[in-house]
Amino acid sequence: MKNSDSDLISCEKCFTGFKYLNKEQTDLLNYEKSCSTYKKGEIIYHEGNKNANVYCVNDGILKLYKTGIDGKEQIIKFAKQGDLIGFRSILSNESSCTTAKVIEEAVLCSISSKLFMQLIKQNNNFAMYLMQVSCKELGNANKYILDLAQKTLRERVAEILILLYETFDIDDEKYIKVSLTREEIANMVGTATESVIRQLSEFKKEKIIDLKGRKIKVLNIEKIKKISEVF
Amino acid sequence: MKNSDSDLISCEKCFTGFKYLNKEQTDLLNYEKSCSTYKKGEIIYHEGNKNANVYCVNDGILKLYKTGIDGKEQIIKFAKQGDLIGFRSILSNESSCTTAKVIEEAVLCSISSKLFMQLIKQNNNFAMYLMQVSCKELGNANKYILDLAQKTLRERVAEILILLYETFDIDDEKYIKVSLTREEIANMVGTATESVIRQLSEFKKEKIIDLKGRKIKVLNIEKIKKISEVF
DNA sequence: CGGCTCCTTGATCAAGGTCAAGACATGTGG
DNA sequence: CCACATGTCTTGACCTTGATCAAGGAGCCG
Repeated sequence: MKNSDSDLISCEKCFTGFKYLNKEQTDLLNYEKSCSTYKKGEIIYHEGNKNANVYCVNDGILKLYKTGIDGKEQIIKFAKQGDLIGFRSILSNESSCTTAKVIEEAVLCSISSKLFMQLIKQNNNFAMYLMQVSCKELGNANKYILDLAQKTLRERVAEILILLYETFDIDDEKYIKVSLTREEIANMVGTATESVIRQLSEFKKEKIIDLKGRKIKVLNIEKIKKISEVF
Repeated sequence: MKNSDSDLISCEKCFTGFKYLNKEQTDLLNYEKSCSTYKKGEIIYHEGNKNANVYCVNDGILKLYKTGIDGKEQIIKFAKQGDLIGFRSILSNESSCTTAKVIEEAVLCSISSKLFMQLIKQNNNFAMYLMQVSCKELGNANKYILDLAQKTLRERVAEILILLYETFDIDDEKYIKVSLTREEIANMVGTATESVIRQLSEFKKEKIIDLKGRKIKVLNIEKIKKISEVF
């Protein structure tokens, strides 16, 4: 973690919800927050710990995961520019239910839970927006429960490809701009690494995707959507 | 659905969060809400529809589920006295992500989304409490994602037995006070009906539980916890 | 070059899903 | 009161999906 000059980074890019803050609150936020760069592999907070801060993501990519059997990670979601992380446990007054780890060098601004709570209590629109964010996440989680319980491996891999495609940009050659190990993909799908590899190879054989090392190019998004939408 | 006299039912029992309302707000709520009795099998709201109301549960039991492949239900949670249902979609401004169905004759009070939102905007403590409720639910959902992805059938059935044991009271003979079909249990665990039956029989053989028709008695809660806690 | 880590493929196996049949309970109409 | 229908529960047999194990390949770095 490298400290940089807080004043240089504006948090408007970090978390969309900050647009609801008034001038005075924005100034306070910019004065109090502290922004830093985090290297790949750094852990921002640990599952089971009480969070002292929330973090908004100015740049980079993080994975939020829970640790299960034999340390196997279950990735719950990714965070990228515009996302706020670490707020769930503060709002519910519990310890954190996930670990946040950097997978692509990230610039994060940390905001103390005290200031965060103060802003919520002062500003109703900000609070309402946060409510919306957490309820949307709850909806996504419920959807994922159904998927895990009822969909086949093939359908779930397709689902995750769509998620990646819609979450991350594509580069000049149309490859999805995120570099995940096969194991990480397996930890999203909820399966074994080998199974993901086999399924990706199959999709490649079917000309639905193209693979170049870790980079994935979606060739036929319609077909992938059809595979994943079995209900 | 049978209308009853609204004034006779106080919503303090229905949803714990209403204790944060002041006198004036409580009066308004009692004046505007409408309470009714719903028979087993009645549907309160449907997945995919926009909710016009939230409901607090004064009595009875409901299941909230998503519908998947071939109409197979995935039960997301139960609602009983003290729970508020239908608020997620209103707060996130989406359509409902679950269907709510009565499984034991229920008394519900319906509150218009307009009034509900008004109370939230007026009353910060009430809003904060709701935020807490939705963030706790998000934590539970994340936990269930891990369970589904990594635990075996045996572990998940044990998990659900604990949930039932802790959610519902027990009767004089110590049987859990809820009557679920084997299919409904399977729809919580995320498996086939036959698999749940086999696992329950096995637990019975191991003297961990006792079965009398649909009624389940927990004989050894410690052992069940041990089975479910593999991490 | 040797030693990493990650990726890929093949072979094998077991967990649990599916199908089929019968048991049991409950309700209905004759 | 019986005959029948309906719905749920249970068990056995079988089969598929995907997990596990093992081995080799590719890429990268000190």
